[in-house]
Amino acid sequence: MTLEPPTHGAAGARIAAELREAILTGEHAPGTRIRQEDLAGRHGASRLPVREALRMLEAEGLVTLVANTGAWVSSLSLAECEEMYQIRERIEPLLLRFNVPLMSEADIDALELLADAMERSGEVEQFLRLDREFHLSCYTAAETSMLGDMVQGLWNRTQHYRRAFTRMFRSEGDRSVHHEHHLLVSAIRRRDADEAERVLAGHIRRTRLELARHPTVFEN
Amino acid sequence: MTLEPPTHGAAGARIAAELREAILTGEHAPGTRIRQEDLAGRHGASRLPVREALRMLEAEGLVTLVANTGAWVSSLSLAECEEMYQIRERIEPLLLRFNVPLMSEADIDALELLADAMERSGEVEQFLRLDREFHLSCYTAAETSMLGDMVQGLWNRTQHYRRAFTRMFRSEGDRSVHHEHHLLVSAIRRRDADEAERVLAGHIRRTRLELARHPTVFEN
DNA sequence: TTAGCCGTGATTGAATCCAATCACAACAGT
DNA sequence: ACTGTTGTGATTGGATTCAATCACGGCTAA
Repeated sequence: MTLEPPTHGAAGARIAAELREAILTGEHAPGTRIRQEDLAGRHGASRLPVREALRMLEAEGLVTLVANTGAWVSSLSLAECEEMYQIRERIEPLLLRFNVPLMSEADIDALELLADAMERSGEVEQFLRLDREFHLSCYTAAETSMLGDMVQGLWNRTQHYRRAFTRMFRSEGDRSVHHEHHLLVSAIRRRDADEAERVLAGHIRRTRLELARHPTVFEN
Repeated sequence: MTLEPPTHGAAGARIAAELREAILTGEHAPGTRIRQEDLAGRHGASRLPVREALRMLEAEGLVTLVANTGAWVSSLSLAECEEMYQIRERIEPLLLRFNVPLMSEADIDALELLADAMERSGEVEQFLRLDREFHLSCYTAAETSMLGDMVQGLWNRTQHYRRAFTRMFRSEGDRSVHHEHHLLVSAIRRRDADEAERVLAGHIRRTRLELARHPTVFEN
């Protein structure tokens, strides 16, 4: 009969979730200092659960902690970001392979709708949101124990730079992204895991090379 | 003039390191309950840094925390372990590729000595130690920002089951492991990254299939 | 003018104390 | 005999408090 969800034992996780969201939406840019007392005050808690939240986000790579000094929103160099894309290029196809036989036709229809919506999206934030949802929706059918979390973590860590790149350099004329998305949906619909893997790996690879061509995204 | 290394700000990390070691050596088996006060007393600290240490190990996957209930050494099911091996199969070859052009001849000589020593090792713990050192030594030349840590984390999480498998089923007559190790050294020496990737992926894959053939390792 | 030094303030790290939660066992009812 | 319930003890979660550390300013001296 406890209508109140037990707020005991989840304070750290709740604070972590809100801070994570603030970082992903761009509210807190990389390099921003995070003061423990600020967070504590903002959430009406003490500094102790705040430190737990910071530990969690540090483990996710979103926050960088320095002993006796403080916490900052993590920054990435171009080299680090390329490394993450190369990891994605290897493991996302594997995760996709797990999903291909498990997705329902309705799942695939929804995927195709997302790909269509992206083609019509003019605004940056909407584009980013749809792109993220499209790709992560390719991975929700398989119940993996850690691969799904790993992939989502890689998306989270690179989120800010994807936004910066899109804002600065996205050319409306570039159709190949949408083309690849539709190729991917088509391969999934045919349940052709090998082809789906190839298309996805190529898609990520092309994105990485495109990003590497614009190192100014990572300056400061 | 501080001869004392600043013990401030590192208590959690130190406790985490010792607990990690205790888990990896098999001193604490999966499923073992970890009481915060025990750890605190054993390390002469309060429960607060212990909780930080547990958070760190939880992030590494070595410890499982349940709110308001306690902490246990993480267990793996066969399916989870297979998933980790499949991830390793994809990302370790990538990490190896980064290393192949950077390893010195001396590095490669040391690697070959390790492979030789493994062939002569009769005792399980020594075999495990040499095997771990052999593989991780393939990855120390490249300074990656996170790929190296990911791989090490996967080795750590599966360490206990590698030990259990080796204890129960290792047949002295199986030469293919050593054969593959020497093939790997040879490919590295020729700086043939493609071949090295292939050999390593096959090696991990073969190990996974072998493991899947003995599900009793994961019972209890 | 500039480089090095030192003191102060701000911020984090850790210990103790109290409250909330859960596991377990004894008990009562069927 | 078995199942559902309730109470107690053990254990974890969080707040407050104090100690250690670091960043940053002004100051002195070359």
